[in-house]
Formats: sequence, structure tokens, C-alpha cells
Amino acid sequence: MKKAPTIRDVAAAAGVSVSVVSRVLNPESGPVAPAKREQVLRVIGDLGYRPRAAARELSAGHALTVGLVVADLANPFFAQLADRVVWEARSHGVQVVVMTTQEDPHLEAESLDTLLDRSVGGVIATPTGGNIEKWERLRDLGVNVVFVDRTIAELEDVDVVSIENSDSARRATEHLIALGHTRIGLITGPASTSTGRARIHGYRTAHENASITVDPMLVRDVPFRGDGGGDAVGSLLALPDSPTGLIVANTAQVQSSVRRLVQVGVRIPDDLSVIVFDDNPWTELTNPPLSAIRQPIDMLAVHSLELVLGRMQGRLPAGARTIEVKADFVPRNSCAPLIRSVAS
Amino acid sequence: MKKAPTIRDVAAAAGVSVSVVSRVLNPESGPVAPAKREQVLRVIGDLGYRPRAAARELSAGHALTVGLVVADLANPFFAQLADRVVWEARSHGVQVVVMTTQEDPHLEAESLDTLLDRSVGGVIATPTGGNIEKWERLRDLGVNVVFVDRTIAELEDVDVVSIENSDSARRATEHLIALGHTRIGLITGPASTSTGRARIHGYRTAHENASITVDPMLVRDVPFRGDGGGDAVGSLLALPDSPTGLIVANTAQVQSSVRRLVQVGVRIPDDLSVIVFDDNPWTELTNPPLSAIRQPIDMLAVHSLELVLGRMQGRLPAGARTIEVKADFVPRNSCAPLIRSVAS
DNA sequence: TACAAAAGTGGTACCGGTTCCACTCGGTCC
DNA sequence: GGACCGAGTGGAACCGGTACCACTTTTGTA
Repeated sequence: MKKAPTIRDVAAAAGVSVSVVSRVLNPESGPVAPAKREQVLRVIGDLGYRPRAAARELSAGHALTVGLVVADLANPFFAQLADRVVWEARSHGVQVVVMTTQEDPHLEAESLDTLLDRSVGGVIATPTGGNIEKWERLRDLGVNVVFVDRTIAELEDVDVVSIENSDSARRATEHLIALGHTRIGLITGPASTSTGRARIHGYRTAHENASITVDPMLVRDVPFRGDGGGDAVGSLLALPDSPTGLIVANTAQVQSSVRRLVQVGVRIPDDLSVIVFDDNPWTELTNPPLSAIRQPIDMLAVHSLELVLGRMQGRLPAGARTIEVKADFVPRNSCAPLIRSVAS
Repeated sequence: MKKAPTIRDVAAAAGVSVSVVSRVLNPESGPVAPAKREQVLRVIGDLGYRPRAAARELSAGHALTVGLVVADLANPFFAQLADRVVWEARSHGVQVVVMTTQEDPHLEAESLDTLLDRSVGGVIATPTGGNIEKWERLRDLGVNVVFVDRTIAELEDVDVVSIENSDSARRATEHLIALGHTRIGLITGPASTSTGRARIHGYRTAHENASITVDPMLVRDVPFRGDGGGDAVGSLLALPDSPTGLIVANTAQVQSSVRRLVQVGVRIPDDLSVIVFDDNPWTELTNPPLSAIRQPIDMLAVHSLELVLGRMQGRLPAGARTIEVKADFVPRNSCAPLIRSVAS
């Protein structure tokens, strides 16, 4: 087991001082005679020298690393987000430390502490909603925070990148209303989350615009983890006047909701028209292919990273920024016009 | 923007030397009087002191970090693997730096260099198959490498965790043979990968045991990325004597293969019996639900991390270890007995 | 009571970079 | 010819921990 060469090894081999080598490594930090630069670069190549990140971080006080804090990589939405963030980061020479919270504020707090130890320059996160003081502390210590997908209302001055949640929910709802549906179920994340609230809001707006009163029983804001989606489906179907349309407005709940629908033998779209939030490669392989709101995950990733890196390099004006990207509605075969079967 | 406290701040506030504080932090490194320990711990709490990882790494020479190098987090298999690895690592107080290769050896090489800069203590990877010298160099520099899912035959003395690839493919094939199928297509990863070869081997073995000769035209080892699966499906169906059974033996190819099958209107299982490798939550929501080989991803993650951490802490005997875990066959409704329709 | 061993403590070199400062050159300008 | 400049260079402090060593104070045992 050999030992990796250090900057002093390089300096010695090139017959110069460490200062010169350092200046070759960071060209902005000072002049080097062209001949010596060549010489040093050659030695670096020969020795296979690479600067140790830890040493650099220690003296710089912060790392060229960003933390990515998501709920759960088993959720394709977060997985794809992580994929893009890692990819974009790489092309900027930045590494990503991934942490998962499983939607648990305690784990989130732990993750943030760990990231702090690592002196990360920034954090991209889908916050659980708790840990308000912790996020503030992070920011006070100079860590650039960007919330993606969700946000925390109590926390001002934080950059946010999300989709137009309310608008997307409104459009999905309008689509079902236009097909004649008046009893539309909504399954979404807890009302304690920004996305949950926004999507309920959009759903309500569509109803108001069409002068339909919303039956509160049709709106289910359920926890992300576990079988929240399945249970919500169960109780919606058990209603005396069960819905003819359903919007599953959170990626984490789509699988369990659809599974339950399949289990109980609901025919889609004959018995129930369904629209789900977040398109992933499998939604078009289900039976029938599901109409979906497609979140531009790439855009979310690109903008988040752009913001974090921009802040880290101090090339962004002060003041929090909010970026909302548009989500597309992708019609497939899971929605049908309402046919009044018995009554009317 | 405040400045985080250092060990010297703590020492000063507690009226002791930095050595004492360091010993409180690392109990094994020396004794501390109980009273002073209390005192120091209180000050640490008050100040919210946390040791900087970079400083620790610099002096230790290696980091409490492992690199995870996978092809692509958009693939549910890798995503879930990453999820479990991150989770397990967290519970051991270790952070994970994730890198993706997109199956490109150049990107892989770049990733390895970056991880080296970070002085990671270990790397868990699904290698592309290239970069043999690079992997060796990594090992020579004291980085503990564990290959998961795949391996590189040319590289000895590397720990490997994988499923019983050959055996799993054999069982899937036998299942179809038992249903009367004799012309069974196989779509799998490139024969340059260990998994590709092993799965082809298992497929062959099942045929030999049943005294069926394998038509080489039925075996398609195609690239992971792009629409390799779809194209393979297309050409298999275009054969004059097209297969009545199909095994898609690689997660990365399942989606595109199934999509193509749906597109061209093949009826499953009436026209074609299908078995796919890797069960993910969506495979039972397709039409029909797909019979699958379920890889115990949790086990892969746990064992990989166990190996890496064990090596990092030097509590594992020398000599490479190979762990193979069993994969289950999950029968669903995508396989049917062969009914000789026209001939015979 | 004597003396060795163990417990407890502080000082400081070191890990491998970055950065500031002082210094030496040539060349330019008055 | 002396003052002044900028390019080019090396020395050394510093970032925040760890670990070794020397030292003092207990404690235990013969």
C-alpha cells in the first residue's frame, strides 16, 4: 500500500517551492514563469499527484461539496432528482453527499448536523417541515440552502425551486370536471406540507370556478410513508356516494393507491377516472396507462444546483429567490367522460 | 454569519487544554478525569461545538466516508440500492458520496479520481468493466473496494456481493421450459459484464438439462443504456420462428422491453410468456402483472456496507470474499403453458 | 516507607494544502 | 544613477483536529 504524493513531493521533484506548485494549481492566486509551470505540470502528471480535498477544505473553511437531503431514494421522483443533481454537480466539479430523512424530522436534524461537520457549501433539500431553527442555524453559518419541490412557510429568505403546484392540481381537476365529473377524490400529502396545501388549493379553485361545492370527505391528506395511499383509496371507495374521479397528487402515494385500486377490482377508467402526480416510466405501462402530471425533474435539479452553486460562488444578488417551473399534463387512458349509470 | 466554534474555543471555555477536549471526543485515546469530562461535555453542548470532518480527515489520512458508484439512479434497482446503502451507512455514522457512471468508463474513471481526492475509506461500486488499472491503483492506495451486483473477472482480490446470477437465470428458464416452451428469448446485459455472462450461462444450463439446443439467435446481449431492450424485442419478434417465452434479465432493459411489447400489441401471456429480472413495485401493476426474479436489494446493500466498513476498521481477515445471495422467483400472471396453435 | 505503575494533563509537531509577506531581480522613468 | 515598478519566487503561519511525549499527581503494592 503506497502513499499518495503530496504537494511537497511535487515541489521537491520539480525543484521549486510549494508556493509555486500551489500557484500552478490555482492560477488566479499568483504568477508563475511559463517554463516552471510546464515543469510542474509534467511532474504532477508523472507522479499522478492530486490535491487532497480535506486539506483544501480545512484551509478554505468550506468544501466544494453539496448535501442533498431527500426523503427516500426508493421513490422514483427523488431518485431521478438525485440522479440529475449528481450529474449536474459532477459537471461543475462538485461532489454530492446524499442523505435520506424517511420524512422523519429527527433523522433530518441528524443529517443536517452531519452535513455541517462536513462544511458543505450548500444543501439542496426536500424538507420534512420541522427543524426550523436548525435550518436557520445552517444559514447563519453560511451554508446556502435551497428547498426543492417543497418549502417551509415559516422560513423566509430561503431559495425555493418547485413546480406550480396549485396550478397543476387545478388543471388536473379541471380536466376531470370537463369530463363531467363532480365528485372527485383528492389524495395528497399532509396539509402540513407546502405541496399538500398548494395542491388542495388548486383543487378547490377548479371546483369554485365551476361552481361545484367541495365535499370535504373527498379530500384526503395522508402521510407519505406506509400505506397511506391505499387506505385513503379504501375509505374513498367506501363512501356512500363514492367519487367517480380521483387525483393522486403525490408521488409517494401513487403506487400504494394504484395497487389498492387494482386489488379491489375497480375498473379504470370505467368505474373511476384517475390522474396521478408525477410521470415515471412505469405509469404508461400500467393497465390502463395513467394520465399524469409530469414534473420536469431535470429543471428542478438544474435550477436547484444553479442556485446553490451561484450562492457558493457569491455571484448571485442577495435576497431569496423562488423559481416555479411548469408541469405538463400528459393525457393517457385513465380518464373517461362520466356516464350517469343509474340515476338521472 | 457567525463562525463555528473550534476545539480551542471549547478548551478555553472549559479551562482545559485541547488535548483534554480531544480525549473527551475520542475516549479510547486516553483518560480524562470524570469531573473535567462533564465540564467539557457541558461546554460542548452550550457552544454547539461539532468537530470539523476535514480537520479530522487531514490528520487521520482517510475519511469516514464511502463512495457509492452506480450506473444510474434513475434505474429503480440502483436507486433502491443507494437508498439502503445510505441508510445503513448513516446508522454507522458514515457518509456516502454518490457518483454515477452512466455506464461510461470515462465517467467512472473521473469518479474514482474524485473519490480518491476525498480520501474515502471505501468504495461500493457496480463497475462498468473498464478501468482495471484504476481499480488496482485504488486498492494499492488503501481504499477498500467492494463490487456489488457485478464484478470484473480480471480483478482478483476484490470483495464481491451479488445474487446467484447463473442460478436465477436457470430457474427462470426452467420455469418456462416446464410450461412447454422450447423457444425462449433472452435479453441481458453485454457479455462483457459478469452478470451478462452468468445469466447466459444459467439459461444455457437449463436448456442442456432439458436436452434442448439453444438457438444463438434467441440470445441478445445488448447495451444497458438507450433502447437496447426495445430493439432486442423487435428483432426477436421478427424472427421467422419467433420465441414463445422471453426472459428480460436486466433491470435496465425491462422498461424499454415491456414498452415495446405493449406498443406492438403482443398479448402477454397468450402470445408470449415473460419473466423479468428484478422486482420493483411497478412490476405487479403492469398488465398483466409480471413474473419476476426478485433481487434481495437490502441484503446486497447490507453485505456491501458490512464488508467495506469491516475492512476500513481492519476487523476482517485478509483475502477477498465473495458473497452470493439467493434471489426469489415471484410467479405472477405473465407466463402461460405453451399451446401449440397451428402446427402439430 | 519507598518506589513503581497508572491516571491525568498540557505542549507541540504534524497532516497537506492556501495565502500572505518579504525578497530578488530586471526594466522603466525621471 | 536612484527611485519605482511588477513579475517571479520561497518561507512560514495558518486552518482544526489528532497523537505522541514529557511531566505531575495519584494509587497500589511490596
